[in-house]
Parts: sequence; C-alpha cells; structure tokens
Amino acid sequence: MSAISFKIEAHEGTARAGVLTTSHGVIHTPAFAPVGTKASVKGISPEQLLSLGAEVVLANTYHLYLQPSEKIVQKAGGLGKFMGWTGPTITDSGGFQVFSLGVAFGKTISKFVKKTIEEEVEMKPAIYDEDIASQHGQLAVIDEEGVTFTSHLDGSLHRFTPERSVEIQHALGADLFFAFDECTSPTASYEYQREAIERTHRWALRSLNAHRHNIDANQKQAIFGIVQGGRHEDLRRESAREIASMGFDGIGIGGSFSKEDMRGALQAAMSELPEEMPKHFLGIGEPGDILEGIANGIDLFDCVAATRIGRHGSIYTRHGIIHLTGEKYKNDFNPLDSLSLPKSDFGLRSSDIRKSGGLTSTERFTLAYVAHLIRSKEMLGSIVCSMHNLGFILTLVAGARLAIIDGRFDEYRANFVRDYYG
RNA sequence: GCGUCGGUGGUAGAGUGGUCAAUUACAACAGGCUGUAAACCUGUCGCCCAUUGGGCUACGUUGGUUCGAAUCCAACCCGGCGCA
Repeated sequence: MSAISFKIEAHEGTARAGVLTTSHGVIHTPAFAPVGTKASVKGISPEQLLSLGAEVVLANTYHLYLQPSEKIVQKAGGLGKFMGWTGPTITDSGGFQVFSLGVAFGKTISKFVKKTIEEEVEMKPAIYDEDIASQHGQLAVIDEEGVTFTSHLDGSLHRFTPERSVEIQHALGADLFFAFDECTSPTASYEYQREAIERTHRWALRSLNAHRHNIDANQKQAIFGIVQGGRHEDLRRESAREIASMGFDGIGIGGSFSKEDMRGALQAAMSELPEEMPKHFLGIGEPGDILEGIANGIDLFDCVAATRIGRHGSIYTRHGIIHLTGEKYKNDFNPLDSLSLPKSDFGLRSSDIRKSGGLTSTERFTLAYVAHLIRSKEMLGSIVCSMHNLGFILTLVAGARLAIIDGRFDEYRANFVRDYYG
C-alpha cells in the first residue's frame, strides 16, 4: 500500500494529465513545484504560493539537515507544518549537492552546461581526505558507501549515506522524497558515468530498503528512485530499467546536461519506464524544457530558476526573458501584468484561475517601479519578480494540463514556443 | 589678509618621480543563472583605431625642474579649518 496514488486522466501522445493524491492533498499533473530549499520559497509566503496556483513545494535534505537540523523540523510536526504550508511537500535527497559541492564546486558547471566536453575525470579517493578535497576545490567527496561533505556554512565535516539521507527525510516528513543518488558532471567520461550509475543503483536499493524498514514512514511517505546516466542513451535506458524494477513509488529523472543532450537522455529514460508510474524531472526548468518534459510524459517538475532569476531582476514574458535592470525599463510605465501569460489564451477558464496564477496586486506595478525596486535593491523587487515568474510557470503548466485534457497540447506547445523563442 | 591642509576618472577615495589611463569600492552599462555554496556571479567602464597591439588626451590652471611628473618647484584659481 503506497502512501500516494496516481491516476492518469488523459493522454495526448506520450503527454498525460493526471492526479497525484497524497495525505496532504492532491496534485494536478503535470505540475510544477516551487523550490523552497531551506523550507522557504525565497521571499514568497505560503498564501502567496497558493494564490499563484502552487500545489506542492520541494525542499532540500542537505540544507535542512545542516540548518536547523531535521530534528527540529520533526519536532515542528514535519516540513509542511514547520513552514506553514498545508499542501503536499517533496524533499530532495541531497544527491544534487554531491554534484554541486563536489565535481561542480567552483566551476562553471551547474545543472546545465554550455556544451559537453569530454574530459578525464579522476577517480575519487575511497576515504575522505581534507587535503585531497581542498586540492580538488571540492566540499564533497564520494566513496562507495556514501559522501563526505564539508558544510558550506561553517566548514564542519558531515557524512551522508543512502540510509542516513532516508533517515533524515523520514524526519523531515515530506509526502514524497527521493533516493540518495549521484548526480554526475556532463564532462565525466563514459566509463565514469557507468561506474556512477551502478553506484547510484546500489544506493537506490539501499535507500529503498531503509525506507521499507520504517513501517510508519512507509504509510505516510512515498519514495522515488532516480535515473542517471549522463547524456548516454544506453546508460539512461539501463538506469531506467534498473530503477523501475526496484519497486519505487515513482521515478525521478536526474542529471546535469548540455542543452542539446537533454532531449535524447530524457527520451531514452522515458522509453524504459512503466507508464503508470509518476515521473519527476528533477531541476527542470525553463519554459521550453518543461514543455519538452510534458510532451515526453513527465508529471512533476521543480526548479529554482523562476525564483532565482526573479530575485536577480529577470522575468519571464511571453516573448522570452527580459532583464529589468535594462536602461529601457526605467521609463516603461506599462504594468507588469502586461507581460504575464494571458490566462484565457492559455486555456484557463475563470474556474481554473484561482488555482493557476490568479492576478495578484503586485502584477499591477509598473515596470518602471519594479525596475527601480530591483536597482535600489529593495527586497520587494525580488519578491514581485519571483512571484511573477512563479505565476508564469504555474500558469504555463496549468494551461498545458488543460490542453492535454482537450487534446490540443501539441498546438499549445507550438504556439508558446513560437512566441517565446521566436 | 596671514597661516595651514587640500583640489585625482560619474561618486567616494588610493597613489606621492618611471612598472599609471591610474589600486579599490560604489554607481552606470551589458550578460549569466535549470533537484539554490546564489538578494549572487561575470564582463565593460577617458577617447580613437586594432587580433596580440598601437595612438591621442588626462590627476584644479599656467609655467618650470627632469631623459621622464598625478607625484618635485613657482605663480595663480578654488575649497576646508585656524588666527586676525
């Protein structure tokens, strides 16, 4: 008996619309989960998230473990209660930090890279060694059993294993959480990618076993396994088959990509996954990438981009991203909502608007005003832009859902992409 | 009026004979950000060509010393402070 249930309601090609039911409420899929890494979607209150149409929030194991510690979140009654969010919650396992604090630390590599360059990746030391870690300029070092971290907050040493990650995630108490994985660099060699997925598979099994041994958590929380494999389609297929066969409640598609490799890797993984399982595309994404994911059967997304670029003064518009720090916005007195997605054009009926990006009062601010807020580093500027961007993505995804139900998703996507990237 | 300290690029403020078109910060301009080391980071920032590079004009003004001056000297202009 799984802690969640997933029902697919409509199909259009490989795209589908469904309902994911958790003990904290339902998620209408495809859905986008705003990221609140440290139990806070930066600058946005739970009420505001609801008003924007969010149904689920994702937080991070590594960050909450370091601060304030999973014990405090547990005492508060779990992640949702702690942060004042009554809806469904998700936690990531800390697997992404293996990457971002590991091989990617101090480099230009992130979730996405400009282009894929093959380069030799040195084998990681089997035992954590501070000198070796600092030589590599890393805060995380991997071995077979797990990962040793240096806290980015105070430099203290910590260790995650699959069992420990699951234990922490049980304490955090999200409705849905992920197995501990290794997110690899796209610059890693094929040999390393293979070694890494095999390790990720062993960690997945260990994560699942740790979960199965906690009867209480089993009834309340669902666990998703993560498919890796870099940009190599054979590794992606192999990883998908392996992870799908283990008995997880759902699947996450992980990894760091270059733009041109994402689609192939995604499709390779999706081709091997059972239709009935809910699937989460981890860390995605930009509007076009989300639509690509939806077209290929992804049900859940999460991404920091909306809030991060918003906080830094960039906003989504129907015709692409604009930077409000640009000189031309100093004298632009059009309202921010003139750049929002028009709800009706995106298939949203008035009955849908409440849960899919209803117009908030901040949307009536002029661009000149918001640009001034950003320039003068007023926190309201970051908040308004973050809200605008979350509203934009949530509306886009809600519109996609309705389009699938109506059987016009292809057209919906084509229209959006034409305007946004054209 | 006398004395004294000071006048540097959009701003603040380093530099006190060559390595200075001038540290740094801020501002400005442009860009980046995809399971948040991120209210952050990068680039440009006197003018004109150029690919490395080169030319020109600049540190209050004018003149001088010197192979060479933002830096030393003189006069003048302007500002702060003190004394009359």
